[in-house]
Amino acid sequence: MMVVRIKDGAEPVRISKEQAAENRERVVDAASGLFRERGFDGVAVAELMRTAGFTHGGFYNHFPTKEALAAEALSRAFDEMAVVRARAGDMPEMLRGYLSKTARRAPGKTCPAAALAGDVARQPAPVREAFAGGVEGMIQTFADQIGGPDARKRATALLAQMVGGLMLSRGVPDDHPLADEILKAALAGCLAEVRREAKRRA
Amino acid sequence: MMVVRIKDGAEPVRISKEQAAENRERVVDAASGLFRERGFDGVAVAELMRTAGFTHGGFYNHFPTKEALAAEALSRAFDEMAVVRARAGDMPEMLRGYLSKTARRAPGKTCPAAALAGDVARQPAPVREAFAGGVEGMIQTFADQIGGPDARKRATALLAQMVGGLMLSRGVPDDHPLADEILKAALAGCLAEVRREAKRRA
DNA sequence: TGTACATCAGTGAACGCGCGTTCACTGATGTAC
DNA sequence: TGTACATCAGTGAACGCGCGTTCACTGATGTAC
Repeated sequence: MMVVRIKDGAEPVRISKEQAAENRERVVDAASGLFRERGFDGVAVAELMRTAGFTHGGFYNHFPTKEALAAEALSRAFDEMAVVRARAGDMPEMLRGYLSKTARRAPGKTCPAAALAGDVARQPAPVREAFAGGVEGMIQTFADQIGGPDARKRATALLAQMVGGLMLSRGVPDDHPLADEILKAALAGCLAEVRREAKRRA
Repeated sequence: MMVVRIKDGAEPVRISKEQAAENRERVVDAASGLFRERGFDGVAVAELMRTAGFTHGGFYNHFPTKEALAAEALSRAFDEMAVVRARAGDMPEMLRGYLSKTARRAPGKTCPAAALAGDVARQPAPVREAFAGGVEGMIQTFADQIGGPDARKRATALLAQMVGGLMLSRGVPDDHPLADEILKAALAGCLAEVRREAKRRA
């Protein structure tokens, strides 16, 4: 990520095609984080563009509508998660990170399924399709890790418990006892499931 | 629920104190369903009042802000669920209803935790406290049904899997294979957990 | 290789719309005497 | 029990604001010759 357009003067600047493509990426990246933090309707187009380093008017040179960006930013967020998952170690380690206080406090940098599942259900088709694609990817990754018969079914049930645990914990006030209690209980449930499967394999 | 103010004329009507209190309940009830269907920001005050049978101006005779109604409507929604849960039979039957296609299609009439967890995380304190109260109630009810040591922890993990399963299924497009697959996998996971516990007790 | 010009990414003002909230008003309720 | 009047739930117009989107404009890019 190379920032080129540092300018505080007023005159408009002009930029090459590659620069324009890179600028577009900056907008999608900004949206990927901001949408997870505040929801699709919680971030204005002007703020997205400002965060990426631009003024709002240029938005429609890159995207036909805000909704189109929402779909693309959601896919981008799932892609970022895939990278993180690839770097993670085994399943228990991944689960401990997913259902952690740190993750609870950082929706903009963690799982888009947990951050946006509620919003997505009320969004138009393109956004929901992007969501389905991301969820499918997560299920496949987990199923590969789990292995054995029913791997896909178990992976899906596991994902439900992860997402539900994180979302419930985030809904409760930050200082409420339930905030931690839910994370711990969901983590215990997920770890037990993973452990049962490992035992079955041995 | 008795509708009294049927009128299509234009003259203002006047009403007793009991009538006013009953009208207030009508607004909370309407909000309880509409917020679950479309989210807090997806329903305008004017629409809430229209659904309850009034014009928007009177709203502030009953509630200081829209946010105050949100908190109250959320509590009301959890109360309605408690009634439904009390009518339900054993845990497996409850789970089959919770993670059903019917429930998936009726967010306005089913679990507020699943319908609003995403929204609530971005709402101010009063709404989140109402959410915590409702979730606490669900956990206690399930823990009573489950029984044994760790009942509360198991109930919490179970709730996470229920809520996550329903929310993920709702995020995916209606006709996508994942919509059903997620419901089935989450249900299987929940039923297995409940079955394990029953076996342990025997 | 050099020149002329169409393109198009980015700017910032402006548009129309829907929203939460306010307000002057109405007239039956319900209380003070 | 009857009368006078303050209260207050509901009405509908109006407010100010923020939003998504549009538009005329700028000037370097990059292409046609």
